[in-house]
Amino acid sequence: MVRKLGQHSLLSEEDHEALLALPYQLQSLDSGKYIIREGDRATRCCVLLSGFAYRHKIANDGNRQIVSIHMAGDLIDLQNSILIIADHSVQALGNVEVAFINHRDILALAEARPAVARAFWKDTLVDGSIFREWIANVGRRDARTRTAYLLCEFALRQEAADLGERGSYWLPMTQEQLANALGLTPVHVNRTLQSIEAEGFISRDKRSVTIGDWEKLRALGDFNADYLHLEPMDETDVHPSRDMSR
Amino acid sequence: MVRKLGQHSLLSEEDHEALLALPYQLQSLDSGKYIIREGDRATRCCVLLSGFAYRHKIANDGNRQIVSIHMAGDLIDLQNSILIIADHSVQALGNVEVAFINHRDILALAEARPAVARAFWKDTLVDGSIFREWIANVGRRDARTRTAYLLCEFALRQEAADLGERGSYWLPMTQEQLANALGLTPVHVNRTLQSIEAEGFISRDKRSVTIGDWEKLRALGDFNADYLHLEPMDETDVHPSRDMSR
DNA sequence: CGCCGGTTTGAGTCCATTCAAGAGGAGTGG
DNA sequence: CCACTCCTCTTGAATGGACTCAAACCGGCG
Repeated sequence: MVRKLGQHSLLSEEDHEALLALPYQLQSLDSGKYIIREGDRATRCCVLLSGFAYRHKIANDGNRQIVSIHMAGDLIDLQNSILIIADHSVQALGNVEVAFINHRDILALAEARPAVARAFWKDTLVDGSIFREWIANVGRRDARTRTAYLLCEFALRQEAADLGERGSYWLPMTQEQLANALGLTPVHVNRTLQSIEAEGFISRDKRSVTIGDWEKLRALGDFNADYLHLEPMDETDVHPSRDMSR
Repeated sequence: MVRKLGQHSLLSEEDHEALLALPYQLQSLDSGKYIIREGDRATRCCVLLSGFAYRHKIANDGNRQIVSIHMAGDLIDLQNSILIIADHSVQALGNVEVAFINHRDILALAEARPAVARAFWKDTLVDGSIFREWIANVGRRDARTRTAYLLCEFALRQEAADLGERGSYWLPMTQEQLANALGLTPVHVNRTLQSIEAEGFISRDKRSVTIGDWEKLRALGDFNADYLHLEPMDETDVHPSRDMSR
């Protein structure tokens, strides 16, 4: 289970074991439960073992903005291991199993093992890359494109996390949550989904989405997968200390 | 000059010197010059010594979205030290002096000195926090609020970087660039600025902005500075190895 | 002086929002 | 098994905020 983490944060030699040896604490949470709350002084971070979760911020008019979505295997909340005060909340999306790990253990491990530190760092960098993409998505695309984009991202990330295939998957969120992620209103998300469906890009059954033609949806969503940095097994990455020579 | 970097990435004991000893390569660039271009395989990252720069992405309809703005002392492009392929471009905003540092030197230093690695990591985390805030800004606020927000962020960051005081500063961007950062059109940015000025929140003279009442502007912009994580000298951070006990 | 990039203004349009109400499903309790 | 509630999804109509297109203005600079 926790080896998801090891796999995910790219193959650092055999400090794999050191990662697995981290003391953790299992917990299952019901849908909607908070994992971290904005303003908290978090003392631990967590790995999603199963289910989904999302991070969000609340504007003072009460509007939410979801800033990222996470799926099994993701390491959330690494930021709080250094930043101390949570600047956003993390909430379970459906029922969820998480492993909590203490910050000091994370930091100690990072200090002892540069390759692990680097893996954490990379994870944070990829996170950042996704954030940037979301800024562009929310800031510069119209509702259809934006929505199609999110559908693509979801498809690919689920595939990458071995949770299904890109052609057809289960979208674990309500339309209201989608709206909060896309910077739209629930009503408009509904209409947008319908219009995307009506034109044959996808078909829906309850919350499951089937993509008719990946390439067409990709084009509609102006989607380019580069930002996900999904090929971590790049040869230059396998031996972090050796690749210095490159 | 490069000691800005040392100062910025929080006080790591005397591997300060190691940072200063990094081999670098100075360069001055004219306004609009690219520092990194999307799709490049970057082999170095850079420190902004003077001036401003911004990172942006281009949607396929040609629209730009600026995803962050950087000022003197900022370490940009740390991401490319690990992610290899740039997922966005960085461009000079006005004339700029930069110091380029080779990735492998950065990585080698990070490997040798955990405290430095941690500082880099923290820098990346703060970056991420700002990205999240921008997602919320662009996704959930109307034009006035959004604009006021950016004005606040700029004020505070310039102050924090010792480039001026929050009450009055020089905004180095055109309204078109502002629009690209805010997810609006230039025309609308213009009108929005005028309306904010007309109601006395700020006054403008060319591109310099003077804030009438900080607290009012802060409220208008729904601004909360926490996400900038500006107090890096937190006691738990000074001695990274010792704070394990906390 | 005349060009040029940036800012300003106006008018009309459209995309997304708001408000409001109805339909469908899942779960609960009688 | 049905009635009832709650939540999510769906639909309609009206409003409005931001966009588009276009032209004028302004200051700096060659």
